[in-house]
Amino acid sequence: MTTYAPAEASERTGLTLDTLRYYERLGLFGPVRRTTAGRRVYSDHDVAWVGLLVCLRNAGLGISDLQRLMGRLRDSGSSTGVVELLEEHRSRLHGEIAKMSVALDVLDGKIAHYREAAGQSKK
Amino acid sequence: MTTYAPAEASERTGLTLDTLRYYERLGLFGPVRRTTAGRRVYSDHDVAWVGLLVCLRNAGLGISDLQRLMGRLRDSGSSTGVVELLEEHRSRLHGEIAKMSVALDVLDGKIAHYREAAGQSKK
DNA sequence: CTGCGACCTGGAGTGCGCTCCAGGTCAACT
DNA sequence: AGTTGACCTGGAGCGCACTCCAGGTCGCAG
Repeated sequence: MTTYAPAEASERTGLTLDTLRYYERLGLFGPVRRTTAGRRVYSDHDVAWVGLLVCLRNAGLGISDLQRLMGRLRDSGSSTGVVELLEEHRSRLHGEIAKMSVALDVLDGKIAHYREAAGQSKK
Repeated sequence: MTTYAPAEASERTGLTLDTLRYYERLGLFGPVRRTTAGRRVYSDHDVAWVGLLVCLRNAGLGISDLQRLMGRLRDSGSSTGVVELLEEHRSRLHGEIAKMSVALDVLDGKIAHYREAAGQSKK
């Protein structure tokens, strides 16, 4: 099993060392193995997991959402609640996209409007 | 020209009184007319304008983006820069949506994964 | 043995976008 | 005249998600 020093884990996940530690502190992943000297040794499992975290954050989930999710996954093999949680966020995500699309349309309208206005000298 | 008391403007825009005042302070719209006693009287032009602001915020534009936009619109009839600004954000918005779609796909994958896992007792 | 750089910790600081508050004014109702 | 209640101001406070920092430890190269 491949392992990574902090710097490399940072590079692979795209998160800073600080953020990596921050996420670990919050229990979003880990606990991460340590050397006898106390230095972190990330497994590729850790790195993959963080990849998922990043993805979910991109999807607009907040830290507390992720914590809840981790809670579900940790205690019990109750993967059951997890599916609902994810699906809930899936639909939320759809809503977000819809909202953005509306904004996009309005934006298009405004662009057309101002482009037209630019043709004439004044309003 | 219809006018609105603060409470009604709040209702129509969906923003709180505080947020309305906040946006005004930042110069995102206005200046709003006042009664002799100093109370705000919003015009329907104000309200419509705030509607656009809300929409742009939904689209993910930050306060500073909006300020820059207002700057362009205020000084000069240079509606020119405005179009570019909006188009830039339009493409940014597309990017966001794309990113979210990716997250959505990953989410779907995970849901499938956990749903399957729920079928068996353990990993 | 001395540097040096990567890493450690706990905690303070940052930027954003509001949100709340105290203390005051004003208009209308009873 | 008194009592609401909507509104005013300037400024403090908040929640989120980091981000930075001081002060210290470790391991290796020279």
